[in-house]
Amino acid sequence: MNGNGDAEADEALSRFVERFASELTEAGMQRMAARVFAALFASETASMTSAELAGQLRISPAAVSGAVRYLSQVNMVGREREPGSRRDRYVLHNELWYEAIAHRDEVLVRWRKILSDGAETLGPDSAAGARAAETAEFFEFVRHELRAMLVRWREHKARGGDASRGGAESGADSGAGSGVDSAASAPR
Amino acid sequence: MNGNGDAEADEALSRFVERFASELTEAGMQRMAARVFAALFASETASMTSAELAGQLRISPAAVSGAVRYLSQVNMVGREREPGSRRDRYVLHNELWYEAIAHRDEVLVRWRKILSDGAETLGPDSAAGARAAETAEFFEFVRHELRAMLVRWREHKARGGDASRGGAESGADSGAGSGVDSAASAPR
DNA sequence: CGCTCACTTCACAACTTTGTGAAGTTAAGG
DNA sequence: CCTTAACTTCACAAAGTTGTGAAGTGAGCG
Repeated sequence: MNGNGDAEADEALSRFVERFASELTEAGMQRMAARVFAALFASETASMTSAELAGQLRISPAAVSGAVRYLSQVNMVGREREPGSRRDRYVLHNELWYEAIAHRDEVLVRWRKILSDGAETLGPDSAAGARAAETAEFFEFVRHELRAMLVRWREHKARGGDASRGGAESGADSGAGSGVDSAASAPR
Repeated sequence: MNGNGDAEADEALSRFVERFASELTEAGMQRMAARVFAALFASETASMTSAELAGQLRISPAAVSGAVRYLSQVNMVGREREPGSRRDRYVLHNELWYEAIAHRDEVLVRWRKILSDGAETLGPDSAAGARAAETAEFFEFVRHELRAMLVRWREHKARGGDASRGGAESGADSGAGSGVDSAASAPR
């Protein structure tokens, strides 16, 4: 049924990886970091070695190194030494979305601070000052909402992600078995 | 109390503008767009003319034009003709945060699509496929949560922003007066 | 003990982005 | 209807970003 079936599959996988990476890039992520992330994401064990990444993405080891450094800094991947070898494996962080939201949290705190200071500078009885104060409040509101949202997502999942039929708007046609977390930390 | 009080005030305002803009830039927004946005935000009427922007930010009219074009595209500012003059005024959009979230909504829809397709490509019984499907579901979840959040913000505001004690998790300690909307669409 | 492989760092070149001056376009006002 | 003021577009120069090859570093294996 497939002599070049593998090749076709690789081709399709690559298209998905590049498409996903392209979106992430557009959203502000560095290009190489996005590509590495997408490749890891699409890999069976959510983990790859430097050589595998370089090979699949057709980039130099240096580029892999740079991308991984960034992804480590923002806590999206971890590094594991492959036992009995001198190779590292880069592994998608278990609590991926948790980390992402946590990072957003820090940003919101910074923004809130700046806006509060700005409100003070502009004065409480100027429209501009009021606007700044209000926006600061909005960011604080969002911050708490995001935290609450993560809790609800956990519940949603725990309550059975597969019973999700009739989900949000028109029924998600996914059918995921394992969670992002568990899948990401899946057997290697 | 102030002979050069105006100069000091301008200085302080400028610091706030540049600081805010810098954060927005770091978050992925074009630099000029961020600076123009911040300047509008910190202005008393949430609106300025091209000349005012160019003067305050020390940039060319061309740069203002480019920034405004971008901000219009993403629906953050509107353009109004100043009656009895041939000048335009650029005005912060009334429902600023609503627009921002709406934009995010579109992004989430795109991501969900890509991930659903990816899940199909990878196959439902591979860990990678399951991961993609699960993530697609997560994005859909977030999308609805964001919408719900906006509704709650409206309630929160309507209920009196100052009675906000006992917010989400540990109570927000803000205390703004007028709403972002109302302030942004304030009298000119 | 030293060799070798894997990763990292560095300097540089290619590419992209960004802001400007100048020419072009449109519309108000004489 | 022509002038002029305001905004926009265009080509280009400056600045910044990104990925590579090559040299450097250090840990495991013989």
